Amino acid sequence: MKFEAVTIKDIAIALGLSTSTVSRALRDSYEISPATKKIVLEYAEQINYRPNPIALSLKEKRSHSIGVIVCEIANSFFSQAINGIESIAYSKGYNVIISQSHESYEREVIDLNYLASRSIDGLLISVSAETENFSHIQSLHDRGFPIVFFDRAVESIDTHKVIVDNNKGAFDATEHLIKSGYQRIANLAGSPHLSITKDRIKGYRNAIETNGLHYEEAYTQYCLHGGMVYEEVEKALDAMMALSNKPDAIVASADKLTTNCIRYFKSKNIRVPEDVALIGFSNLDIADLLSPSLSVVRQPAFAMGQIATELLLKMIESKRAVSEFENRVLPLEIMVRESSTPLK
Amino acid sequence: MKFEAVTIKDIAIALGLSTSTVSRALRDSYEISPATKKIVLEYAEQINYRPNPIALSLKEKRSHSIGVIVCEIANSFFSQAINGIESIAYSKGYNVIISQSHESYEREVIDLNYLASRSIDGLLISVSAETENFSHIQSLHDRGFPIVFFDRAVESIDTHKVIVDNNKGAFDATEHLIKSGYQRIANLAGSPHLSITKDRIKGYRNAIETNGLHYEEAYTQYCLHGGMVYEEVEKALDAMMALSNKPDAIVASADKLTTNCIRYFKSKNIRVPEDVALIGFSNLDIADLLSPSLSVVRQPAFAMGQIATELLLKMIESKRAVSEFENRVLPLEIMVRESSTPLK
DNA sequence: TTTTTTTACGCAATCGTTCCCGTTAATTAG
DNA sequence: CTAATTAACGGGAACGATTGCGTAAAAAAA
Repeated sequence: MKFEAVTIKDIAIALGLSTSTVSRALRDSYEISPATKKIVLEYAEQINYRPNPIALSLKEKRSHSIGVIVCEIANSFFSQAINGIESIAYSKGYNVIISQSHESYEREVIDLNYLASRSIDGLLISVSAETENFSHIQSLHDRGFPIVFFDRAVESIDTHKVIVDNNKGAFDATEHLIKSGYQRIANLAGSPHLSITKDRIKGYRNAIETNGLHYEEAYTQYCLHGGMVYEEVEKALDAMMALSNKPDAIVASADKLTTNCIRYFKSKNIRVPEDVALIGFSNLDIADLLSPSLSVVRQPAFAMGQIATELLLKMIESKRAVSEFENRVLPLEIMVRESSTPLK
Repeated sequence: MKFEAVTIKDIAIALGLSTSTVSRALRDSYEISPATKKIVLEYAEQINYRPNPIALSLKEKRSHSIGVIVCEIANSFFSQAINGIESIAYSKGYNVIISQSHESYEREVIDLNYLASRSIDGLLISVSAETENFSHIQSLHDRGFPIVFFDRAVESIDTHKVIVDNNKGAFDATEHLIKSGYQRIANLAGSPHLSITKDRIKGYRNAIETNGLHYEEAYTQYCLHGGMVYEEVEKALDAMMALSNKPDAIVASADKLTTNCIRYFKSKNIRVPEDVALIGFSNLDIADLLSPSLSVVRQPAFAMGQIATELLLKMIESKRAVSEFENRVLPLEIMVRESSTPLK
């Protein structure tokens, strides 16, 4: 079934004008007399004329839409970030096309190629946890395609990046646990391929050592799919809990890691914070409704989306190739609640 | 900055052929000799040629993308539904463009006009809670634009609809509370403009009366923005709780209503289920992690998204106008947990 | 060998818009 | 009153791809 819309040609024929005149009248060109403009404008309004964005795109070589690749939209952080992205994009007349990688490298490559075949003007991407090889992104970037990373950036690719101070966030979270009296603090980490994972581990380790505690290798366990796969989290926590000196507190380094950690504790009847305290990176908006309420490291997701989009649009709309790239590092917020209650 | 891609013309010039020959060679037309095909295909591969989807759209009057309007993607039900939508759309070569109404009528109208101006081939919509006047959707539908409703449908517009058996869901939830010994069951309802709200109230009331309880007007309180605005939920619950015979159980009729209900109880130190039992419509994937774990009426969100998309694509790809519309009603699932523990 | 058929390609229109050039008629300048 | 200017509009190419039609050369049939 087809949806026929009215074109400039229809107006031209109806009014006995040429398409060029109609086009100019609609764009309020000085070459058209006020009288003609009035006639055209009124008729266009009457028959509800809308310019065909596809024809415009073809002519201007711009689609006025941007692509977004995230792992999951059913994830508080990303859905909030997308809200930020949309708020800026729509206000500037851009469409947003969202793709999910579901943390799969293969899907990410497919999504990227799909979007990049010239239906989008630029790309916002937070790479999949599985991704180790970034050549698909690199080659696009090399060909001058505007790309902005947010949250999960690729170190080796030089373009705008909007990230958070993961190092400090993990440091603060860990130090908070230490100051609350916990001594054996473990780190439930995400994918080892992601720079955010490395930064968070760095902050975690630094806090441990700065505060005179012993850094224990086995206290850091990775989950390749960033908590998406429960079994991975289960395995990681089993490994920690099997240690002779098992942890008395955990820093969980991602949204899904945090919730699956809670799920694990619940299934094993491990009490929080009595048996193990917990603080997690999370943007869950009901973290305060859990019992115990959840201490979190919260990312400014909405702002990240906004800033990333502003940078991307600036890059898209700049006349010449951009070579100076910004690296925005936003602060994290720690919200202390019951799950990390100080030891008596 | 501009991203120049290679066109069929580039190939034609480089190979000393005409664009038609190249086009036919790429589409494997019988009119082209195997030798020429080989040359073209290899060269195209070498310079990484991708057909320009915008040019194709202009020619075929189809953009191969569908629009989705939901109130919020940061809502478990909708993000799961979108996953279902994407899974079908991508597998059939369609793009998905998502817009959020944030439960605002005004935004919905803007989003609709934006999407409809021929950049999309069809629309999946779950109307905003605020929307009372549906003429913007109606007029689009009248002009033959393919539209499929999911979850929140508009009764007066005759097109495909994918909904759930809200009546039965509310009936079952309410009856479950009754069978668990609760007697004064209230209904925290969503927007009075939505048909799902009416159906859920119908089911609720039917369960009350079928089971020989007294139906009390004041036990049903509406929230115009479906729980998005905490103050509305607070006001509704305040009204219920101020009653002399205040409720001993609540059926919350939407995702955000349910979570904000929990937030209210927590802030007022009302214990669940001891003071008030609770069962809510919710697709929250951590409902089991709350304490008490939350009894829910769960919607098959993913499947709804899939079915709605299949119906939409069928409508888009059908040669002639569709006049027989389907009304798919999916079953709801009740998951009983601690928040509606039977009274002793 | 001549005629017919087939093969393999090119030309040009089309989709909806914009925009660079004309071109006519009216206006102004000289 | 003639020449130069300008106002107001139309013609047509372009964006990238597809496709109906025309046509040269080669192959097959007569």
